[in-house]
Amino acid sequence: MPNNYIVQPVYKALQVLRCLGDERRELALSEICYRVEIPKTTVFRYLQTLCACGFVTHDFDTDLYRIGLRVWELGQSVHEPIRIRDLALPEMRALRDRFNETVNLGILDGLEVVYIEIIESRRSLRMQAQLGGRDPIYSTALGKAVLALKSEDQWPAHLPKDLAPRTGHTVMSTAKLRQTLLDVRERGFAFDDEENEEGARCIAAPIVNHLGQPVAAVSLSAPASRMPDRLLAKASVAVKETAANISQRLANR
Amino acid sequence: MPNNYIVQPVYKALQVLRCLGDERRELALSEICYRVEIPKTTVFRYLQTLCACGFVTHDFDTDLYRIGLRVWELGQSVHEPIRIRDLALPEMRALRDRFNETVNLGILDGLEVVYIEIIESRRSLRMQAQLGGRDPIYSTALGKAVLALKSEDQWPAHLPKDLAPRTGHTVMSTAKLRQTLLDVRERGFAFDDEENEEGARCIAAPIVNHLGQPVAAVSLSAPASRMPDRLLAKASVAVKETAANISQRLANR
DNA sequence: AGCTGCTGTTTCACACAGGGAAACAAACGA
DNA sequence: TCGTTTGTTTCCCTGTGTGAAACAGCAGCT
Repeated sequence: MPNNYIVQPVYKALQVLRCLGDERRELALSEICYRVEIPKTTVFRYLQTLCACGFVTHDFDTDLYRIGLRVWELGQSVHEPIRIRDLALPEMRALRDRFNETVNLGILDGLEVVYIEIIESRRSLRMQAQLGGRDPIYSTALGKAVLALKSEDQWPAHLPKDLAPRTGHTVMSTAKLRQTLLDVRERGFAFDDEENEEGARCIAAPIVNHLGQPVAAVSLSAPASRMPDRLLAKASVAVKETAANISQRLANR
Repeated sequence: MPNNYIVQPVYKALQVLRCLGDERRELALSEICYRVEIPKTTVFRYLQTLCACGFVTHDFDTDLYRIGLRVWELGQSVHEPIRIRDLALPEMRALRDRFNETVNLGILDGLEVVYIEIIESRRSLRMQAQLGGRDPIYSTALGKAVLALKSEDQWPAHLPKDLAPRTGHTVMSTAKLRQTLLDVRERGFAFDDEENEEGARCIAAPIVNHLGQPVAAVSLSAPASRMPDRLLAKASVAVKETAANISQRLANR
């Protein structure tokens, strides 16, 4: 979708903002310039404007910039994550405690799945995604679990033209992916066999609202060595139960 | 600080974004135009740009716009709220359960205090601020508790030129406020006697980091009728304890 | 001190892109 | 069916965003 209604200053200023978010630390003007590749005069003006709106904070002593509280505040008004999170948390903890593996909660956004809650395994070797982080839908169990329950004509909108390989195991054929998604529907859970990250296996089940529409998914992800085939049956049942419980809670309101 | 480096398009686009956040629902193009008072052509372009960056989502069926996930995602990279919140939660719950009154966690941002966590009373008549909401520093217990522990030369930076009355009880004199803040330092807690909201009393104590610098505050807020003078002593000790416990946890890492 | 890199800030003139009126299209409701 | 309201597109003009360059302030060197 080549959009010719893009307002350059706005677009670039948002890039600056995003840059400040990606780096999880304060940045100097020149560092930002380097990253976004925009002349310092321009970046300077953007930062002044962003500061004026509270989207960025400027530390006068150190002359460093960082994301402002107003962004967090605005983020609180994004409905989806908040509501589901609260309901899902206890169920997710229970699942983590049962297997002592990392449990993720994710929702779809465009072509990607966003991690909106993560309950980490207590082991030292563990899967560890970043809260608010993103991964492709087609290479993750979370993504496939949600997508599978969407109507088939919506699938293309959530998939890129070309499926890029994340690992040697990533499914690259659209036809095969289609079949996988149909299988997910039947079995009620999705599987990621080192397709997104080498050495990581992941099982996910969809969470549905009271209309049966998929709104999110929970997943259990572990190093492949700790998730051998013989464990899959047991784990998939547990993940499905967790998802069903959350769906249940979601419906009761 | 009259800033002449404001980039108009950026500034206005952020207003549009903020407008979408303030209303906690999806908005149509024309509604946004009405609110921000910018011609529809312009708002249209801003929305297109915001969408292109994922800051806004456009529902093609209903033609409504709402805040995008990316904002929430960016908000997650604002450090302050996140870390303190997790540590404070259990302590806050305990305090709520003891008095069955609303417990707030807030930090300073410019001239205002921002609510970063709220544990609500279970009573039907209760104080209920909005997560991410804001109130003046000088009229709230939360604000005064944090400000008091900052060095005195920083106080003016957090106070407006003119103290506007929020209620009939709001402290209007800078001199009196100064004395109040000095008192807060001695007693270790701040009090809001219907100064921010008619009929609401509030007790707050500061949370400090390992260097003793104030980073946030917890407060217990209740209808004045349920917080008579004779309860103050007991409540203030409890709030101070809660704050101390959170400070303790904060130091242990 | 003086010099030399580095920051962030300010100035200035120019092109070009953002702005908004108006025209258009599409979806309603009467 | 026609009016009304919505979102989209076109178009021309002007005002403003832009970035080079000049400036200033600082730190680390020799």
